[in-house]
Amino acid sequence: MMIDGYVSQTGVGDVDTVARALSVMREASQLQRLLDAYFSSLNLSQLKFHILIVIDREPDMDSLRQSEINQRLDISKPVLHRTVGALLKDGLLVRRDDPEDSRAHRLALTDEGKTILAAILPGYFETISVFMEKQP
Amino acid sequence: MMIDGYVSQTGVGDVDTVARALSVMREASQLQRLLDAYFSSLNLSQLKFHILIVIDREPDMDSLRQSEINQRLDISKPVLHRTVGALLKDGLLVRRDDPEDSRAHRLALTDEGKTILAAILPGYFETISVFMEKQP
DNA sequence: ACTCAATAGTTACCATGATAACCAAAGGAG
DNA sequence: CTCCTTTGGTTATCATGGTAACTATTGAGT
Repeated sequence: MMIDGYVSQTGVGDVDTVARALSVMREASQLQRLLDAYFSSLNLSQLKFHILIVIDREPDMDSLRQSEINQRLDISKPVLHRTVGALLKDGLLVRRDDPEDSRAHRLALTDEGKTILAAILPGYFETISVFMEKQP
Repeated sequence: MMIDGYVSQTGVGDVDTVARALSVMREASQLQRLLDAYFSSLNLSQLKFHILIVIDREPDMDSLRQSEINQRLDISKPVLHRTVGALLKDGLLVRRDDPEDSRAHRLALTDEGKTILAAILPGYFETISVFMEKQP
């Protein structure tokens, strides 16, 4: 890339390391786009998918609080709030009051949510696998 | 990650490949955040930085059309338009009419733009180098 | 019991990416 | 020259990320 020429000028860091970092970022953003395209073709997004996954994968529980999802997903509270709202509206999640904390709610997958999650997974891994095969 | 368990269920792709892809995406997004933080502390952004770089690095010319920047940067026209507007407002770029095409304009770095670009580069490579050293 | 910090969730607003649709100028085909 | 497509740029609108600031409840310390 055109940036490499700068490294020697600045004297900071090592050209190959910086080039590798830029390459990793480029590769990752390409895959991100492929996945975004896959999800948006199904009226979903990566975040919606991760929310469904993290609830589905929870051992011993079939529901999580918003705050628990927050801890697992590294996303801000407002974004999670908004996205959970969309999933509720689309009928993939249900929300019940938490019996132990009147501030909180518990979020669980609906049958439709489970069905859609199961239907999405093969294409998700397929997309990743196909992309990775093309990489050097 | 919690996703790995799904791969064997779906039978698509190879666990290690998918895990590696997820790891690359995670690593890249962490570095992206570091760079975003670095740039925003200087009232810049990665895109603004790339725009300055791509003009500065142009051989034989000290200015580019918006459309030429577009070809080099893989960004949508409206986003480029908006961001170039911010750089003009901040005095890092100047815009002149293109003598060969009355629809177009030529964008060039101001002295301040050149100064800021030079001041930013060491921290940019430093940020990348430090991050990469921490990676396994 | 009372006070106060921490936590769960929400709202308002900003940043930065995209698409669709548009105008004006350029440029080729006839 | 005229028509029509392409190109350069702009506007409007949406999607998805963030922070700051707010309410309401919980819970710990006195």
